[in-house]
Amino acid sequence: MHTVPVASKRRQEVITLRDVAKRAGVNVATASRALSDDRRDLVSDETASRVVEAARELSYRPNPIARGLKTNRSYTVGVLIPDLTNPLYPPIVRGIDDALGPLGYTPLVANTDNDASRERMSYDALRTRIVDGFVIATAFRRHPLVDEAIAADVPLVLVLRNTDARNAWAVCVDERAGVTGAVEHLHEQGHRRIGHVAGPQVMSPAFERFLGFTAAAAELGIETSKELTTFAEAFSIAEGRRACRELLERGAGPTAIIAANDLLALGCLDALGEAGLRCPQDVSIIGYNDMPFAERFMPPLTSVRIPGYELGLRGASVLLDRISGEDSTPRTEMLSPRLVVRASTAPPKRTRPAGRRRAVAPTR
Amino acid sequence: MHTVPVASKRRQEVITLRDVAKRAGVNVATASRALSDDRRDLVSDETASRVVEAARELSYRPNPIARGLKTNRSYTVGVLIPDLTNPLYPPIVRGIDDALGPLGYTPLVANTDNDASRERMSYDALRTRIVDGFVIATAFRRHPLVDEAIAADVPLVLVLRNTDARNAWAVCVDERAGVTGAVEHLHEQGHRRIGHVAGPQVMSPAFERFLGFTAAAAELGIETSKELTTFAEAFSIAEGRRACRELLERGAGPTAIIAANDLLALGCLDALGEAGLRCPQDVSIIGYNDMPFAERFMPPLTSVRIPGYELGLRGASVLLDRISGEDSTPRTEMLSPRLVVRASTAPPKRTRPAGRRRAVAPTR
DNA sequence: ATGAAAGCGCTAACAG
DNA sequence: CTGTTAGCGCTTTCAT
Repeated sequence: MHTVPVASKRRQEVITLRDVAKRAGVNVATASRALSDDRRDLVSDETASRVVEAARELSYRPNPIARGLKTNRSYTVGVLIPDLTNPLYPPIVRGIDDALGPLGYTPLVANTDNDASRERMSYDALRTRIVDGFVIATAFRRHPLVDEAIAADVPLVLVLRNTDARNAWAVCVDERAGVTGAVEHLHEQGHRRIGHVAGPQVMSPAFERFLGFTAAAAELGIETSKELTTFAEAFSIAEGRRACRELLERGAGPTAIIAANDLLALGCLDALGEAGLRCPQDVSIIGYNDMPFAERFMPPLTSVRIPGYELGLRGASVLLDRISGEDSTPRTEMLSPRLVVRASTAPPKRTRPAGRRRAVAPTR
Repeated sequence: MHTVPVASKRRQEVITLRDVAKRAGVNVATASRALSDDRRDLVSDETASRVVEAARELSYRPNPIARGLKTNRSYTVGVLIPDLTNPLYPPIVRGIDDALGPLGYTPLVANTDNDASRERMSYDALRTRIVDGFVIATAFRRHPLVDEAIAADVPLVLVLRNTDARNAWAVCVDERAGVTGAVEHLHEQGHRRIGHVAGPQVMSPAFERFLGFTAAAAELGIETSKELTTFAEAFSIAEGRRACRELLERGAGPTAIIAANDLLALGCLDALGEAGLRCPQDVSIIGYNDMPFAERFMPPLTSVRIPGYELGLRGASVLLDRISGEDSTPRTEMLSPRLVVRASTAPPKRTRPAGRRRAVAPTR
């Protein structure tokens, strides 16, 4: 005794355009026209409504696979995300989702793990599925895959990654403005010796933030000796801690530190604690990204907020423009970040907090 | 002067099976067989390797769209997620991803916003795209869409949601074990009056945790009067705060509280602070889910960790088994959570912390 | 073991 | 306006 094979069970339920056409008493081509948005006017109103009616009655669902085979369009777009478990990305994906859905597009999201070979595999798998384009949220400044895709004229938009490629489409964040805001905030509070725990310079945002820091400090006439910047080799708590420790050991005595990202900031907090320094009393800290629950940390973290959702929304929207050919000149959109002030920043004490230069007497 | 239309530009690059066949000097049918895993043996080794060689030389990529049209399979599975920005879900998606990828399946992830109509739309959109099955991570105990899909025999597996539906496939967490662990931990530390801030009972995990709490307390002979449980109407900080405030105002004087989720626990912390109580000195708190950075909160939160990644991994894997027909009897897998002890729990003081019953003298 | 031919469900080109 | 006729790229009979 055998059960009915699944295939045959499904088969009988599928309503095809042919069924609709038959019921409406027209040819499949006519039915196809009546049901399509941009070809409806090739059909008389009377027939069209009869077809639509028939489709409704049969609760017909067009098969996008078949359509795609013919039109070479799939109404899907590939989304390459370095790491979905990084709280930075879900809002971006959400934005992409929200921009795509209403227009009948479906995102195919792939985690690349920040790993070139995994990324390549995902990219190939998606191209093979005939996605109409890509939203790529990789942060690397040099990126062969992206270069190749751009050269091959694959419709794509870069998100969260500044680029100077002449023919790249991108939606990114004005990192320099973000850092400038952070530096100005500290400056207004009276800080004059501001350190920077920079991120890995192979990543576009890290690089931009470093440049921004240097520029902003110079602008405000703040000392920016090399002594005051250290580089983390990854956006991680451990690296933030290491880099901050290095910064403190140099004895340059920063009264505030801008970290290139919240995880680095968390690491800085750890390093400060180990050195017996308190935040914000001894040293102020500013993070970057304003990750969820930053307000719950010890102390609540001042951070530069990135408009993740809007980034995704705009990115997908730009891609759609490009795919539909409405817009054909490469463009880069720049969104503005915003400083969210919390308790990890405060005016500096009058004395030098860290090591050396104990010459100055404490003021009371 | 016109630029070349995109369509024609793409066209020329696409290598089709016909090209491979031509180059290998065989018929497309033969080429198709040679390239397919389960039909290769219908072809002589000699021809097969010639075809494979030709495919490699042309770097041929089969078009899954065309294949799907014929086979009525798409090698995609729909993934319904309530909210990707909730840190609970990314690991699950990641797990699903990792289980699917190696087998050539692609997940189509849709955010449902915990909203029935959005969910319906996503579901329809995905079915229409001929997904081979669904992984559904909704938490609601009653769920018409799921019932309908199960009735329609759509291959699906529920993840993170216990169910007693006879023919449902599911991978879920042993919530009762999780709560029991939490209660036992508190009991061992000497707590005897343990409160519970329960989650919305329409959600399966919230409901299970509540049942688990009652059962575990009874088992250990701990008082479980209704007085010691309050219900939050959502898994949010605000509701946790409200429910905890309510609990404290009753004056039952719990020395510890188990919250049905970390956000509720955070709300409890807030309510405690407002009431002038300290955690863990006056009242211990245990959360649930062990969300990222729970160790960074004030105080670092003791929490029950859910194996999100494994949940996704197993869920997708079970779905694949089911799709391929390898396994045809509905089954539910149960994964175990694990208590992560941090600083929000400590032995109770000897005195009653909250209001009433001041009769007992402080011991020193 | 291989080829020829017929579609999968749809859209596009061409007639009428 | 509408019907006829070809396919899109692939798999699957059915012959051979």
